[in-house]
Amino acid sequence: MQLWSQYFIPTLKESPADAEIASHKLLVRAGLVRKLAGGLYTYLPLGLRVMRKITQICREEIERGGGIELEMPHLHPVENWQSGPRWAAAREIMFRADSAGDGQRAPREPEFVLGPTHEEVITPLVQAEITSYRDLPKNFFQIATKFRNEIRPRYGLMRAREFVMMDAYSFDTDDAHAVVSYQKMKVAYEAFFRRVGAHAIAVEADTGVMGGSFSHEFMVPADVGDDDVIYCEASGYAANREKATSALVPKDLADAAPLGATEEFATPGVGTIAALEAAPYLVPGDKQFKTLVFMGDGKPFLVILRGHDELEEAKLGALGFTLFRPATPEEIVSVMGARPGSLGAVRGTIAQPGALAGVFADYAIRLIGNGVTGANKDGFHLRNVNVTRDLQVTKFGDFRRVRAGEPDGKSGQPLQSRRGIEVGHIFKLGTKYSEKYGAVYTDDQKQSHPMVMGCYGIGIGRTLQAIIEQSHDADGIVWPWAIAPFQLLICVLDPQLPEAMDLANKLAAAAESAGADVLIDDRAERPGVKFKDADLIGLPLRVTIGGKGLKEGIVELKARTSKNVLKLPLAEAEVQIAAAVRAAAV
RNA sequence: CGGGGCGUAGCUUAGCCUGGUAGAGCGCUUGCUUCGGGAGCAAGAGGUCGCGAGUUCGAAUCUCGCCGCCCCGACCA
Repeated sequence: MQLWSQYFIPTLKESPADAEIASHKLLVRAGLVRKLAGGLYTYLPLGLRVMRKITQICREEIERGGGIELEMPHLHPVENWQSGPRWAAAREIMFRADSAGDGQRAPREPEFVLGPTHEEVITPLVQAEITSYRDLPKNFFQIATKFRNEIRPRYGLMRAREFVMMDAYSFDTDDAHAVVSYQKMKVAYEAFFRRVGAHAIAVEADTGVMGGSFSHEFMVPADVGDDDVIYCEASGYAANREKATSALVPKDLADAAPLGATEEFATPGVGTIAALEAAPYLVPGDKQFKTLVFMGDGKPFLVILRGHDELEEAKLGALGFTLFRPATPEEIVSVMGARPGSLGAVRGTIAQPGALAGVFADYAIRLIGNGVTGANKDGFHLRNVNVTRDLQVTKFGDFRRVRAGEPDGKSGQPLQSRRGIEVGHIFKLGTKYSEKYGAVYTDDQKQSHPMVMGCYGIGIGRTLQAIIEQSHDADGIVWPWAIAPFQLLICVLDPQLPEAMDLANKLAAAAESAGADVLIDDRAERPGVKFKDADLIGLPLRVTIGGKGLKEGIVELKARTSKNVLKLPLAEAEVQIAAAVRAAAV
């Protein structure tokens, strides 16, 4: 039981200027967090209570799914990362932790980084400690602070530089067992999100820098989310847009015939898809080949798409480059012989075809017959270009971004899209890390094999904020019971009356023994202030004790989600409140 | 990192264009009245106008540099 007057809940009438979205405003206004700097927040007492409750539920569910809790250092020797498989890709988001020096001499060389995640620590640990199939499977997890130098922290806890994450790492003897571990975590995640009151859905996801073989993201649908979820209600398909596919393009379609003779034509000053669509050329965008030049690990490669299709850069990850980026105009001219706007992949027109690491074409270009593409000569294009006959394609793949409205692969129904907040991610990693760090075990035939890994993350703070985002109204937060900082607010309108406070204490004791955390608002504030604050901090149940009610012999009970006020006779108040607590707690 | 915007009291902000005594609301302190949905009146405290240079008799205001923050893009739990 806490007395508001003795506690610390600094509520605000107005939202801070830097808060943009509802959940961020409410986090600050309800006195849950305060900002130290961009992406760095202090959890105030109320916020900390919520974090602890979410953390505890997370711990229980991950343990139920086979997880074993441990805790690793936040400071990592940089060598752990340098010897790992993704140092080049990950270093950009990592904070270095070098000595601040004495202000006189140059600081010592940096030796540590602040951990953005822990594959680079757990895998060497397991490598050293586990050598036998008898000790597998194992799934280690921790709930700890992570550090990432986000390119752009924003929206309060949603994308912070320092944040609390549950991270788990599974180690199995083979692929089939790794899938079992993965499924157990998926079940644990579903239980966790259900218990904390977050309506999260599992969607297929891109593996990104993690480099796993498959993965799911857990998304809370919200307009302020950073991700697009593509889904089909009829088939149940759901995927992050980065990964989503549609049935737009049959994968075995041959060239659309009949083939015309390829010819060059002058297009002075025309350098865009739109310009070729306009008069006098009148070439529809879906009859054009769009040729993009990228640099992958230092070598140029081409990506060909239909004119109207957009490249989904995440899908280029499948090509196996460690690092890739769009080529600069200078690089493009030296490889292709022309500037962007006149590029194409027709055999014999590329200036330095031998320099290319590959030409990767989206399946959808097979829908084009007698199309148009750049001639690799500034101001010229080619018409009657056909895929198989004319283009120098190394490999076809799915590289285009799916749009809502395209047919779903299973049901054929139009795909829909929705914004979502990514609150959790599970990856089946494979042996990428175990091979690199030598995490191998010996099987019952005395054979040595790399362990098959999975890794799993839940953003605790992000989950907290996502719940506020999907559970609030015009007056404030509406906490789900399981994670509310307190579950019952006893609002004492006349705390100067000893009988009012005596009653409050009695009711608090009854509610606590029924399983509620109780906050008593004993502040010498006006009723209006107390009610506004009560709605703002959003505890699920509120009991109001007023001088007026005491004369009538009643107290009032109200749920945050309802407008109805229940008048309880004093004689029944303890029993009824305890019953309400038990009813809400299930 | 690219593009845009903003830094004035604990919070929200006016003033800046057109240089001349730094203002308001909320919050805070004291008193009186009030007291079931962010009270009224009165009196008060609280500001290196982000930092540093420059222009000027004089800079919150104009110029330059730096720092911080916010929004849009790439990244992510």
